[in-house]
Amino acid sequence: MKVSREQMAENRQRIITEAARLFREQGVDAVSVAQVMNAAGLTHGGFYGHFKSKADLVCQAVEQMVAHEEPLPSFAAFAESYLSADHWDNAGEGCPTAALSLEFRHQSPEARCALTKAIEAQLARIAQTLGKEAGQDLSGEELRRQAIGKWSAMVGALIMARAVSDTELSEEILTSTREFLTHADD
Amino acid sequence: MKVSREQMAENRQRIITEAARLFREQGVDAVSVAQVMNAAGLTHGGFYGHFKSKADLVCQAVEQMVAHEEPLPSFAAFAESYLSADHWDNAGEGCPTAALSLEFRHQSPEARCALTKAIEAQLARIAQTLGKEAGQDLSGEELRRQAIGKWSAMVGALIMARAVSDTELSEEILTSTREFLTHADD
DNA sequence: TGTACATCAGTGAACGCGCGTTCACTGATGTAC
DNA sequence: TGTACATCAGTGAACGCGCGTTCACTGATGTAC
Repeated sequence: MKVSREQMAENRQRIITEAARLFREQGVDAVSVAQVMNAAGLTHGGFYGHFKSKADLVCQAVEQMVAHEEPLPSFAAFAESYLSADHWDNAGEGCPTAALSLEFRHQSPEARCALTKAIEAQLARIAQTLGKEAGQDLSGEELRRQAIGKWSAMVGALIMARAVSDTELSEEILTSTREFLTHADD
Repeated sequence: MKVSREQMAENRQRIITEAARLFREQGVDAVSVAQVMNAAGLTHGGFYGHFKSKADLVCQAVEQMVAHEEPLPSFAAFAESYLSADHWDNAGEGCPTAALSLEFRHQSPEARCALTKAIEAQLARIAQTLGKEAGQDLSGEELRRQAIGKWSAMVGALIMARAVSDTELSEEILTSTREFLTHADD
C-alpha cells in the first residue's frame, strides 16, 4: 500500500542508515538486500523503488557514513577513541575505511570513488589538526606525510585487532599503536 | 580415473597453492571451490576427496602462506618491499594479513586462529629485526611496541592503497608511510 | 468541504543464477597370486 | 614377470539454498472537480 511522501523519504533514509550499519558490521557481500530491508522494517520487493541496484545502495551508504564528520578535537583524543576497545567492537558505527577497505577492492567503481573521497577528506582533517597543534614548525608537505603515516597505523591496527581471535592480542595491538603514535611525536 | 599416490599429493598441493593465491587476490568469499579446482587443472567434484569443506581449505591455505617465511634482511628493506608498488598490485603473492584481515572477522574460528598465529609470528620477526639494529638501546617491551606500531602502519597503508581508486593517492600513501616509518626512528 | 479516481509505495511470489556439497559412475593404479 | 581384480582419485550431473532482481497486485495517498 502507498504511503505518504514524507513517510517514503523517512523509509529511504532508514534503509540507507541500516545498510551503513550492517555493511560495516558484516561486510557488503555478507549482507543481502532482503536483510537491509527487514532491518528497515520493510520487505525486499520495495527495494528497487528506492535504488537502481545493490551497488547503488552501497554508494549512498558510504556517502552517508562520512557526511556528518566534524573537525577533530585533538590528534591525541582522536587516536585514543579510534584505537579504543569501544571502536574495536562497534564496527557498525565506526570508521568505514577500516571496516570496508579490503572488500572495496572488488566493489563498483562508483563505490570505490566514494571511499576514495572519504579517505582524502579524513587525511585533510588529520593534517589540519596536526598543523594546529604543531604551530608553524612543520611544512604542509610534512604535515600530510605525518597524517598518512599515522592514519595508516590506526587503520592497520584496528583491522588487525578485529581480525585476530585472541582478545589479549587485540588489546595489545590497540594500546601499543596508541603509544607508538604518541612517542613518534617527541 | 584414479591417479598415482604421488600424483594425488601433487594435485592436493596445487589446489592449496592456487587457493592461497586466489583468496589473496579476490577474497575468500569471492572465490568458489570450482574456481580453485579449475585453477589447479581439476574438476570441482573431486574437491571433497581432499578437504572436509571450503573452510578446511581456507585454514590450510593460510598455513601454507606463512609456512616458508624467512628472517627479515633489515627493517628498512622490509618496509621498502612491503610498501612497494610491486606488493601493492600483487596481492595474490603478498602479505596474507593485509589481503585477508577484514574478511576474516567472519571466517571459521579455525581460520581466524591460523591468521592470529601468522600475525604473532610476523610481530616476533619484526621485533627481532629491530632489536638487532638498535643494539641494547631498547627493552624487549619497547621493541614489541615499535614492531606493532610500525607493522600496523604498513598493513593499514597497503590496505588503503589497494582500496582507493586513484593511483596517485595509492602511491602517495605508500611513499609517505615509508618515510614516516623511517623518520620515526630518529 | 466532500466525493471519485488516478497514482504509486510497498507486498510477496517468482525468476534465473551460482554457490557449497553429494553421489553414482569411470577407469587407471597397485596388489595378490 | 604376467594376469585378475579390488581400490579409489577424479568426473560431471544433480541437490537444496540464498542471492539480486522482476513483476502483477494492493490499497492508502493526494489531486481534480
